[in-house]
Amino acid sequence: MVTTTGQVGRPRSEQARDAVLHAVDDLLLEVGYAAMTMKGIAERAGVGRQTVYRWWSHKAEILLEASVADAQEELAVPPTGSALNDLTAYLQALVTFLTRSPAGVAYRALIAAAQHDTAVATLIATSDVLGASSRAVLTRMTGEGTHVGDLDRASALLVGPVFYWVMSGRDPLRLQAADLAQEFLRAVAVDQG
Amino acid sequence: MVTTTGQVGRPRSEQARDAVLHAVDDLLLEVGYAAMTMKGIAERAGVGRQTVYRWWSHKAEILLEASVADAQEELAVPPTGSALNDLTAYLQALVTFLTRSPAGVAYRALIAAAQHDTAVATLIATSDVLGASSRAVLTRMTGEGTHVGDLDRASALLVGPVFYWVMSGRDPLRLQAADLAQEFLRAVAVDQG
Amino acid sequence: MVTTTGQVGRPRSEQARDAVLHAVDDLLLEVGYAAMTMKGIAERAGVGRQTVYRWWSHKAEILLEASVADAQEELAVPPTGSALNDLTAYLQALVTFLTRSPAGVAYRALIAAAQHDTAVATLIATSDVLGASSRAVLTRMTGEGTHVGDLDRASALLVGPVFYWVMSGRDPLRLQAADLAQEFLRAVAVDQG
Amino acid sequence: MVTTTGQVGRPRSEQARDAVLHAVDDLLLEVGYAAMTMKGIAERAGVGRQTVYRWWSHKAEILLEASVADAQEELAVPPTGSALNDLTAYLQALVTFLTRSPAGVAYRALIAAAQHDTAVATLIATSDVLGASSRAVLTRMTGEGTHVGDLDRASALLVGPVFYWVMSGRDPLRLQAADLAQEFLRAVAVDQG
DNA sequence: GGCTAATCGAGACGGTACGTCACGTCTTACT
DNA sequence: AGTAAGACGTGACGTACCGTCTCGATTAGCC
Repeated sequence: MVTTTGQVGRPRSEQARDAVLHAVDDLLLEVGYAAMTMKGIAERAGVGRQTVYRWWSHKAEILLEASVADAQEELAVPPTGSALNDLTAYLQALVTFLTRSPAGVAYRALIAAAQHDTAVATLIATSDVLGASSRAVLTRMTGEGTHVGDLDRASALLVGPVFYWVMSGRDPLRLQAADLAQEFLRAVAVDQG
Repeated sequence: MVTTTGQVGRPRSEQARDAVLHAVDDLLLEVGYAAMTMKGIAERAGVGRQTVYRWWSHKAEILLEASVADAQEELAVPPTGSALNDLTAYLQALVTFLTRSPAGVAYRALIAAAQHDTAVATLIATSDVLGASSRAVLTRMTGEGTHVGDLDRASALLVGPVFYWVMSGRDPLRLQAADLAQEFLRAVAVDQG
Repeated sequence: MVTTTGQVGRPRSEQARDAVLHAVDDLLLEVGYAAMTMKGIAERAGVGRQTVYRWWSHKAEILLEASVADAQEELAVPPTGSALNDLTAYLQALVTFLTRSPAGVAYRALIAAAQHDTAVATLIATSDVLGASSRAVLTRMTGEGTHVGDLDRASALLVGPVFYWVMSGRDPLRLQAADLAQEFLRAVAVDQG
Repeated sequence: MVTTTGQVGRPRSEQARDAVLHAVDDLLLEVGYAAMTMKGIAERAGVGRQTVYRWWSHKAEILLEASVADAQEELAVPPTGSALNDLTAYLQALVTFLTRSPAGVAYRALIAAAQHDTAVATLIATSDVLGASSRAVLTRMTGEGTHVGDLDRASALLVGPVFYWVMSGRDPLRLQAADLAQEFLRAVAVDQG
């Protein structure tokens, strides 16, 4: 019997893929999202332009592939046993992610691009790192007895203030994670028995 | 006596200015922010390219000048006498502004551009429509006896959830302005005597 | 054994090259040298602007490439066996070339451009059609027994009067090739034994 | 009684006229003819642009007005009593004029512009400095007994070689004025009794 | 070991926007 | 009416990147 893999011709080069993802990571920090071009990515990666276009259609797509894993890791906070402490830790991680992390810079760039590009909007909806990470914390709280009502709305209530604060360019130092966590708990407190 | 007006040379054409601002308004809705070019604006306005560059350095700058007035008007809510009603009305206006209004589309485009353009970030900091309008509501509440603590943090707490919800492409229909207003009041309740 | 062709990337399009050269030929006659622009050439040729700049740096360079072959052909006169007849034929061809031929119009434009553009001056020095063609006639004369001394000075003596006459806008009809040829022979007669 | 000159309104400013002519002189040497612009001339002269356009239509026209006087002076050679010496002196002056003099640079620029601008061609025909100066020398020779036949053709025979030599960018040092003068006399010798 | 086929790099292709410059005209206030 | 100043609409400049295309070279599975 013949083992047919259906794969004919030269296989995709993993080396080229990695080179492109690393090039995007580097370029985002060096020149920023707007100045990052498909041409520049290909040249930086030492890769043909066609090769980039063959596997990704937008620079947003490459950026997403290059940063989601990092983002998820950075936004995962270990359980402390206390809802307030969990929330505070999460909000602190969120602030750090959005303002300091390369993956956070990528995330903000993608959110920005999504405002005038439906394709990007669809793309980031499929890997909603802020929503997923916040829901993870809230779900754990629920499991431990602290209920928050509708998960999506609670997620927005938790993430929104920080998100807005950072996106509108305010100084992140004035954000007080512990206070925000407490206010959040007060806001959703009535939703539970 | 010498009457020196200080006005030398041909004065700026108000007609050209208006034409550019209207062209930007139109183009934003027709082709979107990304596809809107300085060249396109000039041609649409029937104006020389240099004339555009003479008075504005970015398309963001034009867009801001073309939309702030509208934005401010749309986000001003009349006092109802009740804090809860005021907040609810404001949040409803905010949702409508961000999701339906042309000025809101412009605002989202500007926030997006600000993520990778320091010049735009500086620009929108000088005419912070969401911050100003929300602070107006909160200040009025304070005058009527409902205190909210630090105005900027309260503003972020109020605006943030809606802002995040809309910017990350979620369905605005699921947002419930009245519930959000109540949760907000509960969150900040302790800050006051 | 490795067969390295040294050819990397897509090869230059001969079609584009021809289109540009023809466009320049056409435009020179239609709008003249001064009104001929790089943009116009590209559009007329149905070619990208970058493609023109990739292979030529000035319109003069294109014009030269487009006209030298024609110029050389038009200024080559068949031997008649008589020095006087050869010179007369050459001078007649020269007048026709400078006043009637498209290649002559190109040549005059290039000489003009060379007056305020060192790059063009260097360029036309490398393909000096008037000098080369006149020296060809004079060399042939020398081979047939009529010596003219220094070839370059004799060339200037032969070509100069016609060149000056035409370039300063005088009526070419008053130029009498046969008389000029005779005067030339008289002028250089002593230089030989 | 009122002295009516027919002149109404502010008279033309001689100061502005001089400033423009000097600016053109300076700019020609500093940046060359091609890079010399009407805008640049006006700014250098400290004069309004409209003022320049009011009195001259081309930069060639200004250049002509600014340099003809100098050109005529530089090409006028004093009589020596000998035809050969007169011709030699004239040819030497001509070489110096065309290769070293600012007025000569202006003249070459104008001849160049005339090749693709009929207006300039007409203009320089009205003040033909090379023709006039050479005819002056030849006329004086005729008066002293050395006939040269048709004045215009003799002028071209005399001026042409030098003109061609310089315009085609050859090294002027190899031109030998005395030899050229002798060859010229030999060429035209038969035209006279 | 040759064949087929998809990928790789390189780089030219036709487009189009960039931001700047000069054009020649105009509209001010001043002389 | 002439002047300096300077904004106006127009359009070319040379550059950059777009996404596509055509090369030769490479690398796999299949016969």
